[in-house]
Amino acid sequence: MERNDAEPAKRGRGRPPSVEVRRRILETAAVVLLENGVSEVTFDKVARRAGVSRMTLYKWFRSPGSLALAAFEDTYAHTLRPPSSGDVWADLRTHLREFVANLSEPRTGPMIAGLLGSAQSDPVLAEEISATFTRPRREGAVELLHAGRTRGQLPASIDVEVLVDQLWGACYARLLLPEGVLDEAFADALVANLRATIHASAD
Amino acid sequence: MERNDAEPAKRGRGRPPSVEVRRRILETAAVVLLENGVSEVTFDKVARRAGVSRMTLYKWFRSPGSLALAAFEDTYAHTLRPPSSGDVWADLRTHLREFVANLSEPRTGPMIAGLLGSAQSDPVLAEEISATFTRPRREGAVELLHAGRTRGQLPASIDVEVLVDQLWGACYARLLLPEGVLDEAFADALVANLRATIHASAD
DNA sequence: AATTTCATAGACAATTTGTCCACTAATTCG
DNA sequence: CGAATTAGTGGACAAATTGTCTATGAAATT
Repeated sequence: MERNDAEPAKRGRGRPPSVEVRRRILETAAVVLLENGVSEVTFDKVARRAGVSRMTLYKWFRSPGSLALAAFEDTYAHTLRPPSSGDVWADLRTHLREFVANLSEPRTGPMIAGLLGSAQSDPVLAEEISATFTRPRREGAVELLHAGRTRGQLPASIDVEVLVDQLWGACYARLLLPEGVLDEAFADALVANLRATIHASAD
Repeated sequence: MERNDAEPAKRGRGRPPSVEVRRRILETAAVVLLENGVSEVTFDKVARRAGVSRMTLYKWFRSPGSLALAAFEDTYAHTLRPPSSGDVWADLRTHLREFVANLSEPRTGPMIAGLLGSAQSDPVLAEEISATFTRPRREGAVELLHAGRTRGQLPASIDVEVLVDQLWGACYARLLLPEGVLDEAFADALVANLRATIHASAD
């Protein structure tokens, strides 16, 4: 998203970027994002409402989608909890519930859907979203399932990378497609289906 | 998508819509869709390239996305095969492979992804896509799984509506998110994971 | 022949994008 | 201190797209 990132202090010579300006930009973008959705987050509108020169936005953000993602991260992003615990089923329930709660929140859900939607016609935005949102979550999920398989709580022959899509990916599908609802019951049903198949022959 | 639909012959009084004009519009839109993606399918561009008045497009199509969907349907849409057969596993393999092949085709895959992307900021387009693409496929999938459960090939306690998202929805997730690849191996792995869990306790 | 609907051609304002330039402001280096 | 450097402003411009509006002609039905 933003062009510079790592060094907040080690700036060369010139005038340092104004934190104040940056804050106003991100705050305004976040408000527009919340009120009107991703498609309304334009350089023009944000610049006018933030009382900032449009050129500054062009300098720091690659595209309106990129700005929207930065504002989302800055204002609405949640921190990730570690996979932890020793029971896959408890972990799955906890993490899927939390994930679904995040995706189905009236504020953040449509934002994420909109961002992923814009990413379909913007490969760079897709990579940015992957780096800051989807990939970290996927890695946690893989870790969780892998640990469970190692503990023998999941069949050894299971493909963990695919199973992630069958759980978390299914949630994304419900978020992005108009079919079916995305709620806590769905999260529980995902886990229940997995358990149902595993215990089917044992019952 | 288009405003009228059902009655091709029973037109009231005035001059009938020109099939020729309609054909040129859809053909041109399909070409633009193929060459440049959904975001390039604009009323202006299609009208100019088709040699047709822009007003005509505004009359027949609600939005550029809607036009793109109509062109997609008209030119690239596949017909659905019935669920049939007596073996869930064979059916799953066949249908998921066919579905994945469709979604991962270099032409149709990005088109569908782009259309679903546009739908994130256009609820009416979302409903149109649902009616002509996602819902019919989902209904076939539910039917397939329901039949398998009735035959006792799937645990009775399984939630079929949720399992659809764990199979077909997982494919949509791989299509729409930048993580993971969507290929025939993935389709097979989805089925394999399901079988692995079912037979886990029996082995 | 009158009515109705389709199609065209042109015009217009409003947004947004992307780029350019000149100017001012703040900070560091020599 | 002064020069170089980077940040931010304000204005301007062309280009594309949308949405709407007019006027005009073309093709069908009653």
